[in-house]
Amino acid sequence: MLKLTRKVEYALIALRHMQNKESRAVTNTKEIAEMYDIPLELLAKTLQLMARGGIVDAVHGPNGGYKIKAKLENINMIEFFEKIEGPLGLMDCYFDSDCTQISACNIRSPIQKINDNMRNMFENMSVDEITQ
Amino acid sequence: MLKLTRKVEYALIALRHMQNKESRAVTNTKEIAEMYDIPLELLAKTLQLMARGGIVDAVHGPNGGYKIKAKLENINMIEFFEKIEGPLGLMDCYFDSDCTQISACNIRSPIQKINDNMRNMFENMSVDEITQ
DNA sequence: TTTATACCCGACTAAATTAGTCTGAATTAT
DNA sequence: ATAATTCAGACTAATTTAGTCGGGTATAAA
Ligand code: FES
Ligand code: FES
Repeated sequence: MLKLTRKVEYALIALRHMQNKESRAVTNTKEIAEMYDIPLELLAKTLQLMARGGIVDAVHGPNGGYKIKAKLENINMIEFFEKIEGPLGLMDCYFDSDCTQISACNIRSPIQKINDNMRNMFENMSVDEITQ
Repeated sequence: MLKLTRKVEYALIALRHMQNKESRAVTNTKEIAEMYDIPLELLAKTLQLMARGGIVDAVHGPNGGYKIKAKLENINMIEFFEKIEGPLGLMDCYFDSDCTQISACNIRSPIQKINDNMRNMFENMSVDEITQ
């Protein structure tokens, strides 16, 4: 409960790794997978998600790889999490309206408040704070 | 990712329900299960966890049930979560030292910082804030 | 223009976690 | 005694997360 997924961890590791290189440099998946002992295919998927999300740029072909595209200080953690894992909420009822409990639930609004607090906390934190 | 479990939700629902009664009153599992449409056995287990954790008192026998024991304003959400679900952390490496990544991980300390932030947030929030 | 390298994508399987069930006991008011 | 209730733990089912596989596309360089 309340844990980050591996995909998120792998994404952060990859970003931090790339951030320590000069901005022109391109890093391929294999390099990161080996260095941090991450399953190659899974890391690949994670990098692809970041590419789709505009966080990194993909360079195809030999000597290809990825490089950081976005300004990491402008991406907050909620955006980041949601790009990788999809909608985020403490309870399903936050984004999925057909949670069974919903009709009888007596704690819905306090839970929403906590949820907002949590989102706020992560929104006020940039990816850069973690990777730099 | 970053979701509460049903057991936690059920526990909060039960507490809020009991809090709306006079302090002498005893509430049995069935009453709550029916009112909020919660699987009886699962709610039973949850209430047992709260009894073990000293949050509620159990009254055995016919007309038995539970009543709130602890001062809910003195129990913070981390204590509460951990009584019901066990140790809590954003990543396993927070409480379980043999996470494989740990040796190579380049984001360990920033992740710990976020984890502390999250714990702080929940520690500064009492159960009472949700159930009252 | 061929080849090898690297990204792309979705379907698939495996593992772990969470949710829920069942069975049988212990406690106690009536 | 009996019935109502909590207690305990093993069990199964469902869901989510983690990881794998196969077959593509793009492109640099020989
Ligand atoms: S239904 Fe969303 S908190 Fe209960
Ligand atoms: S090993 Fe704990 S954050 Fe990477």
